[in-house]
Amino acid sequence: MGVSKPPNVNEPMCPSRLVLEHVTSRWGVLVLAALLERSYRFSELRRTIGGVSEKMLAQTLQTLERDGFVHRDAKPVIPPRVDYSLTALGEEAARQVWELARWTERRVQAVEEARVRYDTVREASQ
Amino acid sequence: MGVSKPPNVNEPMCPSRLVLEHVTSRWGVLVLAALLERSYRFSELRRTIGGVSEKMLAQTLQTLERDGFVHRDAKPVIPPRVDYSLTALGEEAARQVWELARWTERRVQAVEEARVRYDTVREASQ
DNA sequence: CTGGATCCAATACGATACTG
DNA sequence: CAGTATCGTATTGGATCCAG
Repeated sequence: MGVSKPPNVNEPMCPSRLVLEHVTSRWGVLVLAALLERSYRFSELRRTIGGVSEKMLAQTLQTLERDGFVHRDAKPVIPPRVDYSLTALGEEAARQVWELARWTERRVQAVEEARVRYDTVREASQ
Repeated sequence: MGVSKPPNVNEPMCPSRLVLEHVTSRWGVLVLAALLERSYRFSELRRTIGGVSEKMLAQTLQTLERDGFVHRDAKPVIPPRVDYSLTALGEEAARQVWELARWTERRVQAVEEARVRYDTVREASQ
């Protein structure tokens, strides 16, 4: 197999595992993928992603901002306007998760077929 | 930017979002990355990953097996011996998450520096 | 050894109401 | 508009015990 050593994320709570969990988190993936296309305002991003609550979006954005993936640009105007965009680091991460998201879309049918096989086999034997 | 359209995982509960959540789940990522290196037995995998409970490992493996990513080979011997390995589909997924894991490791220091900056700025202003 | 079953704690999440 | 605060629920995850 053409791979070298597996990453040593395999220690209980090493820092990189934490980072990995942030970028692969339920909403983290979707935020990064969306921001790869362009920058978004808060509500705009919320509508684009769909199904995310204000609370979780805010929380996700804060985590990603703290990790240095997302840049938050709050303009001092009324009504408030805040733009979110990717940093250089964030763009690297986003490209990875975006590839993963694309791959998932391409293969989702194969997965569904696998599930049918799995379920029918199990169902038959009980 | 060199990207086309973002994946339409951006609908509340589309099937591909589900699949994405499985492969990016906390333990899913680590299981796939580990199995990319070679096949593992249950306890062996548990030790290798570290910090995962029996319950969660079993659950993760079942999900990945149902999705067609993992092949489960239960040998009818006593004591029981079960080997887990990747299917072709699983290997594709594993390569993606493995790249992500590697990237995370390479960049973990940049993230930690970003966090320090974020925290010191916030701390100074309150 | 491989897991299923059960119980319990932590926390992820969503809905709503509220503020600058 | 862009969040924060609070609450209640749902899900996740771990520990333990048990069976084949």
